[in-house]
Amino acid sequence: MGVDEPKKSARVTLLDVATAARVSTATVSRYFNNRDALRPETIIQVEQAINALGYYPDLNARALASRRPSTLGAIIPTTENAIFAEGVESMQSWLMARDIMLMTVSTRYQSEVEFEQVRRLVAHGVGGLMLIGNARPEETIEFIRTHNIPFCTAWSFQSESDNPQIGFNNFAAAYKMGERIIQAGHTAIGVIGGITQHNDRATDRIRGISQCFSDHGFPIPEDLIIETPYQPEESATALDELLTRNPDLTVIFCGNDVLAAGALHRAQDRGIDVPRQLSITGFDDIALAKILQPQLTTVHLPHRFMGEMAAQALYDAVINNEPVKSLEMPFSIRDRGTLAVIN
Amino acid sequence: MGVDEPKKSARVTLLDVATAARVSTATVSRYFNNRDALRPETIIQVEQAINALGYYPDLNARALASRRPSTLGAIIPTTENAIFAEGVESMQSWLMARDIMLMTVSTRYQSEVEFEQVRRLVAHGVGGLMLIGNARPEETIEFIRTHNIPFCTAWSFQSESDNPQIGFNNFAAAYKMGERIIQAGHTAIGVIGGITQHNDRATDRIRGISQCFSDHGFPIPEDLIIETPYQPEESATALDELLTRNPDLTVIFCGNDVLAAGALHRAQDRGIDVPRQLSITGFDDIALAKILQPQLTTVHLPHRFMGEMAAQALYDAVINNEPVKSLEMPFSIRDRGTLAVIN
DNA sequence: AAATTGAATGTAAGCGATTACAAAAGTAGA
DNA sequence: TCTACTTTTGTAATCGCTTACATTCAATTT
Repeated sequence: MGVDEPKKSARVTLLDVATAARVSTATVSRYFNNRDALRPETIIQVEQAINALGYYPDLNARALASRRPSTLGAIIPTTENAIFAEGVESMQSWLMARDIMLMTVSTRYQSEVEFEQVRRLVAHGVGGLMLIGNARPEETIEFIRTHNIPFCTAWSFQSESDNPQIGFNNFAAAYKMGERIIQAGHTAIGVIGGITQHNDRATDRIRGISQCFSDHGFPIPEDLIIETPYQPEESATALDELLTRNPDLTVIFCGNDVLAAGALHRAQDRGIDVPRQLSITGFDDIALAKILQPQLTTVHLPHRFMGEMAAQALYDAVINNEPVKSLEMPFSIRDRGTLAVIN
Repeated sequence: MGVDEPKKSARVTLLDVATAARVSTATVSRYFNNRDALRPETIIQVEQAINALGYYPDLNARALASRRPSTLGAIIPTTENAIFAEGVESMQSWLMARDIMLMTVSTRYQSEVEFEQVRRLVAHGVGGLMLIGNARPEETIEFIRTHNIPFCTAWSFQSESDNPQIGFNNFAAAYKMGERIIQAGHTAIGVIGGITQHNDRATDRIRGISQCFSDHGFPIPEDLIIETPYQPEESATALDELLTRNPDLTVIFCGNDVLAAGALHRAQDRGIDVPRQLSITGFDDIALAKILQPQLTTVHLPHRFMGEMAAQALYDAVINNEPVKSLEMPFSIRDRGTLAVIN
């Protein structure tokens, strides 16, 4: 064996490239960060060395030296719900194309762990942070602000919040769905919503539908509004409960599609014809909504697009030092098969 | 204003802590990595300084200096399918507890981008890598091996592969489902599978069911096996096609639950009673399977557990320098409402 | 031809940690 | 009290990169 064989798997460094290309490390660095400053011949030399050695930069070292982060963080409630999974997936691919990596963690709806996750992500050097919704202890945002980390909240847009937000107005969307329901002739409504504690989206949706029905002269009795975890089984149980409390309900407004699916499933199990005997509406328009039979009437939201916008906002903030600008996303009602017109 | 106020938001560093605690940086570093080597009083001093300054370590700098990675990477086909989303979510939380961050990216089933993503993750310094399945160009694994990065593949376990694998035997699972179907009295079967190109799981599932039916004397005609993307609409179309080719089919084996949902939906749309007139089986047992009406008979797989095992295997490999050991996971059939017994 | 200028490159000091190795401080034993 | 260890702490090099500043060199200007 030769004496000076390269070490087993020692990383190829900038210095190795520089040596091979007979230039300084600064020059190689410029090749990546400021190519215009280099003579064409130099560029070629460096390029050859890079290819010959199979070099690729150590992005963490780069971030350390340049004080420019190479990662962003996102904290979502769960990947189980496709809306967030898809959202971060599009963030991720948008960012990837720009050479930054997204670190995603989920709280599993345990809001008390969010702060800890923020700390961790910050320790891991994320240059920006996306959180879901605006409901959280002040200290969290304070911490982020103190550390001067650009952030935005998403999937919620509340005029009363002063967070930078890339989201939609859950209240208004629910209100709008309420109008549809009323237009269709319903007045006896039951509501199955998500747990509102620490969840502004769940809260706003319930507020929206309630307000709407009040405004139209059909205030919803408190006991016809049930909060449950976002699980189909829970929703099924809630439906039973609702129907016990008032067997004459003609429509169930659900806080999201998963709840709607659970309610639909239970209704069908009980031999209730949906929508003929009972209408059910969803929220989010996840893929599931079109798989159900009948297909779900629900609120459509541009989840992927929202993810992209959030990525972009954060990117601009981190890389171009712009302030994060809020963005209100549109929503629309998808009229499908679970809301019947009655009279 | 004071003269030497701390800079606006300059990071609090080890040195700051050391200065405040009147010790050297080495000592503070030991506080984190080798606390036993410190006198109790020293520990207290350092602790106080840390709390006073709100210090937390820069994990990237640590990884750089210690040559010990603080991140792992996972590349999955898509987060849209809950099986992967849940899998990486459990990986992530398992690792988080051990101070390692998981970087997840998805290929969106464009297998040709996987290699590029591997490069990127490696550049970002991941200490280990999880990939889905074994079907990929050799150069990918070669690249990973060259760079001496521990890795494993998951969601697939093939005795013929020499990758470290944390997965299950798709062939055997499909075969087993085939036996169930035959036991139930079916012989006229149609198959809707995923695209097999670059997908060993889709391939093995189709091979499994085919082999099973051959072994039992009912070889499946080629034209009754259709490959489609994992989309409900595609599957719906495939069902139509299958029924055109042979109106007497009594059962449809689907390559996953999403395909099964699409087929079920279409069957119901056509007024076919499932399972009375047509049985349908799924694969994966995602949450959807229990929401459908009737509930799906499918192959149950421990996705979350598998994710955890993968995380653990990688962790041991990266941190404890052990080789990654393969692990074959169990599967089972969940008999629910879409497979009827006929005679 | 000397002086001026601008472009291309190099030198070396960081970025925020870890960790050999060296030095200092305790602890015992004689 | 002195020596010989054992603990505890400090010094400084290092990880792989970026970048301010210095230097070199060639093209212009005078």
